[in-house]
Amino acid sequence: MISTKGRYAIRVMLDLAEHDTGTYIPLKDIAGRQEISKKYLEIIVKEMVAGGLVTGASGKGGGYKLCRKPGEYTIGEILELMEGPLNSVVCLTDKQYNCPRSKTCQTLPLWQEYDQMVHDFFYSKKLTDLIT
Amino acid sequence: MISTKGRYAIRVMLDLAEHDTGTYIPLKDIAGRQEISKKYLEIIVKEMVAGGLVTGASGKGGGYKLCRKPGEYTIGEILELMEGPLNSVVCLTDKQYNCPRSKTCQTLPLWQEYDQMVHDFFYSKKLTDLIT
DNA sequence: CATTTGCCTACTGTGTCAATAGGCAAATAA
DNA sequence: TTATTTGCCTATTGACACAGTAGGCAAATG
Repeated sequence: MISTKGRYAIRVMLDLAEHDTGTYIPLKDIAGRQEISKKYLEIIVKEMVAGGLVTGASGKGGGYKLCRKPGEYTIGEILELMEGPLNSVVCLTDKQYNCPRSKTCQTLPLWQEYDQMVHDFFYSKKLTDLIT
Repeated sequence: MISTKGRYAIRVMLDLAEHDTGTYIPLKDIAGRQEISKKYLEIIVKEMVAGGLVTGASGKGGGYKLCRKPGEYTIGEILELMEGPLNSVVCLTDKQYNCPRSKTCQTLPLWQEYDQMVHDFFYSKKLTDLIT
């Protein structure tokens, strides 16, 4: 299940893309338009800044804006930043796990094929693809 | 993330398919081969019985066996029984949710397309496809 | 009748999700 | 300079799911 973090992050990105004026956009405005608690969005946007998706500026006239052009973001990178690795099973997420059954596991190839499909899907979608 | 319930269920099904002797197979044997706690497997197999995947028999000579031929099971139905609906977002799982934004939501089509892909993937895989 | 095997209820520790709350720091407009 | 706007920081919370563990009862067979 994709959590609110990932879903809200995409909506914030879309909001920023559609209301781009060259200046910073206050989080209050985004929260209002998207009908999401501003306080909760703060947590999410903080991670987006840390991940290099957006930049923030404090003080009057401050807010957030995209770092790149909307077409240069993939949905995959946004989701992966917010949700962690897009893997279906622990065996493939945690390299340290080193499952002793991996050599003979009959189900591992299934998860690998699935993960590959999911990865390809989300990384082939650009942010601009969602703007109608 | 697919939880252990779903993953273990598939492994139990595979184990039953590969060790089919026409008789019931004790859970102890499955737990031993799969290296999974028998106590935990009890919980999982109970749900599999309730869902019509396998049948159980008590007493000496008892155990579990498949209800149908291995080729008549899809991975999708096993996963959906154990994990619940294979949906990416709450908006699509919970009909009662009835999101007020659904009409104009820019991200909903993405989740719908994704869910369709995931559904098709898992329901096109049969249990026998995992047996090499 | 003893052993095997499934079936039932209950409990538990750990972690994540989805927020909320309150205050501090920075930057600008008046 | 000062008031206002806005982002940034730490802490806390309630609900819930995950991944089991524990103990005992019931049924069936050799």
